[in-house]
Amino acid sequence: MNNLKNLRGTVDLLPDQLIKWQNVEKIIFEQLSRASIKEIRTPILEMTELFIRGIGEGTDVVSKEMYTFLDRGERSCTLRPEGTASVVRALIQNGISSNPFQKLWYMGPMFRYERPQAGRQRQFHQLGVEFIGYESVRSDVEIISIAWDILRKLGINELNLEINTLGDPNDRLNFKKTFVDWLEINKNSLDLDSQNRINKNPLRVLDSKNAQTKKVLENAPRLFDFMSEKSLERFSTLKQQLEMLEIPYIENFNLVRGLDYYTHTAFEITSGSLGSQATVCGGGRYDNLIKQMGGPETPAIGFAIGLERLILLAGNEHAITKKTDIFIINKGLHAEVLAIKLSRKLRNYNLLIELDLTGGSFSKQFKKANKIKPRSIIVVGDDEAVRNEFVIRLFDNDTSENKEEIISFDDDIKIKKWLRSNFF
RNA sequence: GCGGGCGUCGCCAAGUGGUUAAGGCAGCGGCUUGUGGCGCCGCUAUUCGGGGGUUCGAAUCCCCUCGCUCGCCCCA
Repeated sequence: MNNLKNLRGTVDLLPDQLIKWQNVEKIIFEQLSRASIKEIRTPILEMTELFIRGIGEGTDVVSKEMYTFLDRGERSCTLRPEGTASVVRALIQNGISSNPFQKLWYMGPMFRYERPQAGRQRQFHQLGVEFIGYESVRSDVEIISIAWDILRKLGINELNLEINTLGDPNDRLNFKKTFVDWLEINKNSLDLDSQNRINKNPLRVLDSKNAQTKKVLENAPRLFDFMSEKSLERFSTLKQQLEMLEIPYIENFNLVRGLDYYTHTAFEITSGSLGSQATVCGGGRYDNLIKQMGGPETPAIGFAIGLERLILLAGNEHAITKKTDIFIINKGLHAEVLAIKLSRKLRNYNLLIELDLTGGSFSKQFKKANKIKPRSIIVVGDDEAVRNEFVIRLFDNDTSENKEEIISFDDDIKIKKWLRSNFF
């Protein structure tokens, strides 16, 4: 056994699997471009500082899941654990004030150092969408509907949309004080993790999965009760609009989300068929992040979809391979050159051509063709090639009768005619 | 970081202390140098994730270690 292996939590995506990925991506790209959302690409490697400041020091992602190392210049670098911080950095750096309204998407690998399990890897892929500069409720609704529609368009049903509001920073500050006091009083009834979070990141205690803690929390003060009039109104407008669009949602007041930058709307889309890692999409509004990172005050909202989980959910109808149209068998000096010329010519007809490159015997190549089962085959041998001709034969799997024709390489009219009657 | 399950060829596997480690799929070669699907024949693990130990003898027993996998935490 070779001891060179991929790193834990990383996977090789092999050609057969990538067919599904590519088909799914194609549908996603179409949806995005129809919504006038433009692509942005940022480096996967950034200064560590970016994520500490952007995501928040107390978060799980930053405190224990980052791939961080020193480069040769002793700079602390980190493989991006998520996309928003980088996008925001890029926008500020490239002059956001000259273009304050932007709808953007990105897709690519993200890295988090965790124990791998079903639906979780150390290198995984996300599609992210960010609406920059928009603060209206309908930008929330629009972006949620885009996430929802992508999933639906892929044929994924039985999804749950969970929503919550985190209010504005003021609401949260007021709540936090009261909540921390309450947590301190009830500290002994909480699980250990939650106890540790009291000082680090008290809001995260809210979505503890610990049964005991959950029960204790039933009597805790609610963030909702500390919301300003304005925040509450915003949330109810959001719900109202979702209802009018017939996008079903569930209110989940414990939905806090792991990253510090969220304000107001937070949402997740989950699926029951993903096992314990149920979230396929997570997002929310981050009205203060851009300013906090040194840009002008700019409201924004975004989400990210986990591609691996999406692929898990998407049906196998997306995994259908395109069939080879023509397989070109060739042997002999003249034949091999003519075969290459032919494959170049035929690819211009938007056909899927495979040229045999093994140089094996004719019967070998036929056996190979038979395995691939192309719609037809072309045979070029030296006998034909010296006359600048080739044999094209319909590859009928059912009957033993073959429709065969000898065509001259330069006879484009005849080639077109043959292709038209057999392919189009 | 903490639990449970599992590691025999590229894949699926038999073997649970005793001569050369079954079999199937895939792959390669041949029967058949210029013409396909079937069939037949042959080849493909000095070694059972790795290391150490017990034993006359280990894939099989013991110890350690690595990896995979599922779950906890948290997220995509």
